[in-house]
Amino acid sequence: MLINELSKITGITAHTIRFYEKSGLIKGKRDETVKSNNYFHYDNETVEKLELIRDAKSVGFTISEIGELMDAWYNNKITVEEKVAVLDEKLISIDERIKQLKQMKKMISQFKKDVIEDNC
Amino acid sequence: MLINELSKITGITAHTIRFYEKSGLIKGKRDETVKSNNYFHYDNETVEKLELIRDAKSVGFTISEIGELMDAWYNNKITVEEKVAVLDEKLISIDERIKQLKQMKKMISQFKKDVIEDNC
DNA sequence: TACAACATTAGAGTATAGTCTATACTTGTA
DNA sequence: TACAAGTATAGACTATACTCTAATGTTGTA
Repeated sequence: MLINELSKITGITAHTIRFYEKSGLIKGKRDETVKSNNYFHYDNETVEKLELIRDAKSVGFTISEIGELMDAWYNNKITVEEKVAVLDEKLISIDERIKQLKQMKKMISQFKKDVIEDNC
Repeated sequence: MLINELSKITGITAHTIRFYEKSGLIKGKRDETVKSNNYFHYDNETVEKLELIRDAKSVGFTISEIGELMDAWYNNKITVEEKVAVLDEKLISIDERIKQLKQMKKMISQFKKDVIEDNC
């Protein structure tokens, strides 16, 4: 599929898709048999990747972290050990974030209680 | 205390403290009795606020979200109801983030399992 | 009193992550 | 075949959150 269809399927603008392409997160293929244009072609794996990018972004991963994650996910040039190392690192950072969020939740809940009690 | 001491206590640079001051997150007081300089004075509440800023930033709150939170926390011009509304909103967004992080964790864990199984 | 250390403001610079514009070429449909 | 819609690239622009520089003035200690 071409960029417009990819954009429609994922809900991510063509501009942003091109930005991800430049950032190395996704990779379209050019059809060598067609000489008249230079269009990029994308497959269903790219759709999957864009969905992964969206999910990873929503939990606060940066583009470069997402790049590492996608390398572990899709790049077969790195070893199983290397993949597992990256995945473990991400799992640890997720646990850390959950811990911090729970702490912040506790703090805000306590403060909410204080606000209500002190003022009624 | 002056900005340098505040910086040493919190570990946040004077530059960044001034940036937070400009952003409206903290507010130093000028000593009206001193005419020779224009120095800002900070109290222990500011130390507390800077620690709150650091915690809130680490869980992904933006400066403007932190501003709202600090208003609920320290500003006595808004009503209890308004404070509770802001706090509830933040609690909901924290729950949402925790949920997303857990989903991502599940995904990565599953993928880790697949990587190990497929390659051994 | 010299001078290092500290303070202020304005504004420039950086990094991240887009977002948009301009230019130019290609494709598909009335 | 005209022309609207799609595609590519380069580069400008935006927002957020700092980070740093320059210019200038103040304070405290040897």
